[in-house]
Amino acid sequence: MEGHRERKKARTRRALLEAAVRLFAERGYEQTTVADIAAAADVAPRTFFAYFASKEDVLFLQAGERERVMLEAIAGRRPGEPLGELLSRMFEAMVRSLAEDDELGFALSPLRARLMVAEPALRARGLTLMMETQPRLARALCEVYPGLDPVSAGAAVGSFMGALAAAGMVAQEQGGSEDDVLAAGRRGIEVAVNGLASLDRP
Amino acid sequence: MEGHRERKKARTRRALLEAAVRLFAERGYEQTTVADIAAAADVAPRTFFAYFASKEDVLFLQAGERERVMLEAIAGRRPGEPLGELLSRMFEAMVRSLAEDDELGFALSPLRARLMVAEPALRARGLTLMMETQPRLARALCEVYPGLDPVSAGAAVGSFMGALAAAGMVAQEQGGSEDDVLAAGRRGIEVAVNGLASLDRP
DNA sequence: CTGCGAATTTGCAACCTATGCATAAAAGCA
DNA sequence: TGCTTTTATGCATAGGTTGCAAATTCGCAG
Repeated sequence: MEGHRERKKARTRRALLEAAVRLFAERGYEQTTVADIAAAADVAPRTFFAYFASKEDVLFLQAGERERVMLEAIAGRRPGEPLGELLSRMFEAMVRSLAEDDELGFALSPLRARLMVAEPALRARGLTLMMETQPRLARALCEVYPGLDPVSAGAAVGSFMGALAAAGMVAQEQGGSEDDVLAAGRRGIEVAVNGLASLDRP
Repeated sequence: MEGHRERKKARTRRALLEAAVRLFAERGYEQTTVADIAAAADVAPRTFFAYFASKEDVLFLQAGERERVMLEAIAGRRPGEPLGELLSRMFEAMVRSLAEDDELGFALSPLRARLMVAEPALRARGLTLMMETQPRLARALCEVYPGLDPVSAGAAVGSFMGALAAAGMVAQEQGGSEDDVLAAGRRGIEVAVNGLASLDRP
């Protein structure tokens, strides 16, 4: 928070962010154009792209941070810690960080979750980000679990993320609260860790 | 294959398809515009959209058919068949159908696989299609496995698909052959069925 | 306070995908 | 040949995105 310049820049960024989030929440994602956002933030449309790489990016700001947290969790594997426990710890760390670094007073995560079930474009973006993180997580896993081959590591991460995302989506679609979605995510992890075979004998 | 009309329509469609696939393979997906494809097929750009809903759709023609095959496999659950076995059967049925109904002499699947690791837009499309299929597969699972709750069913499908996709991607990125990718997919299924916990004790 | 250099903002043009609408071209049929 | 139904095309438009250059603003030194 240095000079006037930085402050003004931060203010512009925040104005764009708030305008976008508000408009997305009010009219939906597709119904909001970049021009609308810029107008609401009182800047030229072109300026929007000086702050955000794309319209979608506004909703996925913390993606990098989340990946960092996950990689950190993996790197911090405790001696002899089973894979399932490590990944569960990773998930909880991610949830915690998600609650913290919400750049806005109003949380971005619930809105994103809501919009992701409604707007295909956003679902696609979220899935893409997830998919792009997976190889890096898998590589990190290979490092702390010597003897784990790359394909199995990839499968592990994919299974974990897939179960997590799918279970969360079901809960979200059933109109569950934020806590319901979280609980569903944990259940998804359980299924992935214990294996689908475990579902045959409840 | 009736009159002149149907034949000509089929020829136009095929011309567009072949042009698109050829150009995608030659220059890449992003570098090929719809106008290019239309020009190569010797029709007006506008005509492309009379045959395909979008540029991406050219590469995902069999998506509907694949889902049908998977739903069929689930519906054909044998008495007492464990979940893991059913899903493995489902996967094999899908692979078989994929090899059959390739609309072209040159297979679409390998190209799609190759492009999906290279072009984010296509990865997103593939993931979206997969994600949209999941709830229907989960619902089908619930029907043949009474006692399976929706969230667990969703988790099961997500875990399965996630592991499959991620493992396949790893193999694809490592420059594996089509068979390598297939083998990796099977390995992914194994991991999902037995659970991540099983990776701790090899 | 003045002016210079750097960062920021903006306008403009362009490209691409996609859609709606109206019209032209073609094919089937009487 | 003429009429009807498809099919193909052209035109206009919307919206996201980028490159480029001009204009504006800011920070700082003189």
